[in-house]
Amino acid sequence: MPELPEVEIVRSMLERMLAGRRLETVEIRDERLTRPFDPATVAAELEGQRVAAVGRRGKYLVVRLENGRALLVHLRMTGSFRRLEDVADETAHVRAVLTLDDGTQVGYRDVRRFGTWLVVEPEQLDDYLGTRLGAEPLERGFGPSALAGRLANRRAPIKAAILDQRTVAGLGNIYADEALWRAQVHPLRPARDLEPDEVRRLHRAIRRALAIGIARQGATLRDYAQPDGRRGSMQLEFRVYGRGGEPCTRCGTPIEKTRVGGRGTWYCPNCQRL
DNA sequence: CTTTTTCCCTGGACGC
DNA sequence: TGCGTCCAGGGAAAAA
Repeated sequence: MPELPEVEIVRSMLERMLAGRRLETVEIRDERLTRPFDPATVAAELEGQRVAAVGRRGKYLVVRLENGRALLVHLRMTGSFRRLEDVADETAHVRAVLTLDDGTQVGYRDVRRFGTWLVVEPEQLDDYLGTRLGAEPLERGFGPSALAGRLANRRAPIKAAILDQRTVAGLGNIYADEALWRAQVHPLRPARDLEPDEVRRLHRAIRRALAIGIARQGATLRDYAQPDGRRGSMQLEFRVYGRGGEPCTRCGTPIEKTRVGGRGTWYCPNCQRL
């Protein structure tokens, strides 16, 4: 399930494949991909355009075209890009295919079909992302006081609060659990009850967990892989996610599993007190 | 305004 | 072997 680190790895590889290239043909095979817009219209908007750069904002990929428009891709649960010649045996669930002017073909796969492709006008881009996303956690604008401000007066569990993309952009279920463990904050603590020192630890922990994820090329569980098919290794670094019953690496207490906001949630009952 | 719930979608795991 | 059930979960939308 791609979160900020996984999307960042995809971004860097997609940038290498697409930047400066012209999209010769764009074949959209699944009409759900561009909902609520017509796939043929979206394909026509992309075909013939040259890619200026590939950026990222939160978990969105921003494929910037030279004409100023941008293709916003959200991978949701199982979306992935693959250079087709690298993975000839993985052609199932290909929902779209880009053919570039250098002859390469880039496939977009998505088993569960939650992912979305949206073309936005230049003047729409900042508004679209700005209304949905808070600060970029690895940039300067995200400091401890910025996080504190977003948590003030919120009685929701801290885990639900940091999964809210307007609090901070890019955390998903895995990195939320990992960050809370690193900060030694219980996932069910009401957000507004965190002490200033806890907010500082959480701020640091969020950045640390995400940075390690990027350094490990993301986590590969079921579906995520890099565009060349290689797998990340962050799953080997998990402290709590998916480790129910295993000893905490800090204190040895068995990791427990619960549910927060409908999401599976792992934590150390000794290191993370309510 | 905030918070919670429902829905979308597929395949893998599991029980019988 | 096959069938039913549960689970994974990001975000939009509706409900509370």
